[in-house]
Amino acid sequence: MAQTREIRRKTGYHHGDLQAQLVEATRALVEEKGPDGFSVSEAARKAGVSTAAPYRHFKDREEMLEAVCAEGMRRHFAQMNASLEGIPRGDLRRVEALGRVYVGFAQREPGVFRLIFGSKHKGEALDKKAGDDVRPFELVQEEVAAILGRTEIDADVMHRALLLWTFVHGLSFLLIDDVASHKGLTIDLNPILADIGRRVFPEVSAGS
Amino acid sequence: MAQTREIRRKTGYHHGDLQAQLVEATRALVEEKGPDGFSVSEAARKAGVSTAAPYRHFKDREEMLEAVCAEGMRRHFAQMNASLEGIPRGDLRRVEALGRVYVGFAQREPGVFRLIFGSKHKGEALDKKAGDDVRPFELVQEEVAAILGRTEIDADVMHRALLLWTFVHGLSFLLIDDVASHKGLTIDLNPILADIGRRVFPEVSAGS
DNA sequence: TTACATATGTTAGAGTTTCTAACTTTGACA
DNA sequence: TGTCAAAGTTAGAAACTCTAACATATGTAA
Repeated sequence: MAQTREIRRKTGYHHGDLQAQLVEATRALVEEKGPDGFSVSEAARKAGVSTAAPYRHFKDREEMLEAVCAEGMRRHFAQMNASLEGIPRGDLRRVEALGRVYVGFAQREPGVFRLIFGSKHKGEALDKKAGDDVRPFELVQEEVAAILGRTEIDADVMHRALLLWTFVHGLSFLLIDDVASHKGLTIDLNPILADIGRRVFPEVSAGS
Repeated sequence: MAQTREIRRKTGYHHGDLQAQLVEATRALVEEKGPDGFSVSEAARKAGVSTAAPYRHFKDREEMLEAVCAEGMRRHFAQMNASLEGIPRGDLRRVEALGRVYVGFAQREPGVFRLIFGSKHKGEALDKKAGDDVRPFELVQEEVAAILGRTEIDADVMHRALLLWTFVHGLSFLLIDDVASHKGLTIDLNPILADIGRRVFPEVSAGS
């Protein structure tokens, strides 16, 4: 029974797990050559099948990239959740941790990050594909509310959450494009995140 | 004499101004179909020449896109400069105006904006291609220094300029990806820019 | 004015890519 | 055990990038 699911690969013909392996090959290629350097043919070769095989699992090239997006978004969200571990609720360091993970993901996987954001993929459809429980922005909102000692997501909470998101989003792009370094700037992640926390929550961080 | 430069087009063979027209065709296509939807062939057709003609003016596809980048960066920078017109030096509204133009460019030309930033083009080489006088970040730094009443670009000035840049950069991406609207968020540009101004320059905007 | 070099077009074509069609193999299950 | 659907295959059309070889205009120098 475990066998039926796991060990059916390599009969010579039927592959066993091609869909997942194609997603992984696509992810690797996107990372290696950038989102537009990717080709279906190359992913197929990487997975050891004919160039037509992917079309049994994906409508077209675009759908393969969307699968990588969805998988990336789930991973991204999981990392965000994990980063909160061990920091008490309501602590400013929780949003700093979220920011660190957000930017860190962009740095570790710039190709996927750009695929998820810098593109024409309709956001709504992608959100659905990633899963209903993947809601990074709502996570930030909850943390903001907790820091302010509120239970409701009011307009002020949403506004501050948007400021934080906008900021780490921009920072991610600047870092992966390496746009700052050759302008004589060094971007030091931790201090800058702490500074943003202070500016977005001045009433909380008065004494530090 | 004016003739020699201007009206030499349409001899049937020699086109007269193909290079510039190809850049414009490429720009339009990038805007229409996104940076990866662009094809050299289509740009050639749009300009009314054979599909091989572009290669007389550009090494390859990539170089055509770079030309569009460089031209876009010059336009972007020109708009930033123009936006300062009529606002007294040292006024907070000057950096707000810069931010408005930055985001506005992204909204009016999302394709070119993404081409300039969200891509693997080596920033340094592109900066050079755009021209030595195109220095948007230095412009922001000068404005920040003026607001603080300083003449020197010290570490604090650079830090605040980076905050501003990061923020409008992130805001631009969120807006053109329309990532906010379907999360129940409306982004109102002017108020949010004013708010950022206050948070980055708390000592200047104490009384407002 | 003519002649030539050069810049800037053209056509032809090789190699790659996306995607479809038609055929083949395999595994599941009635 | 026989049949069907799922998931492979090969073949090929249409598009794209880029090169090579050829053609034509333009500007300059004799």
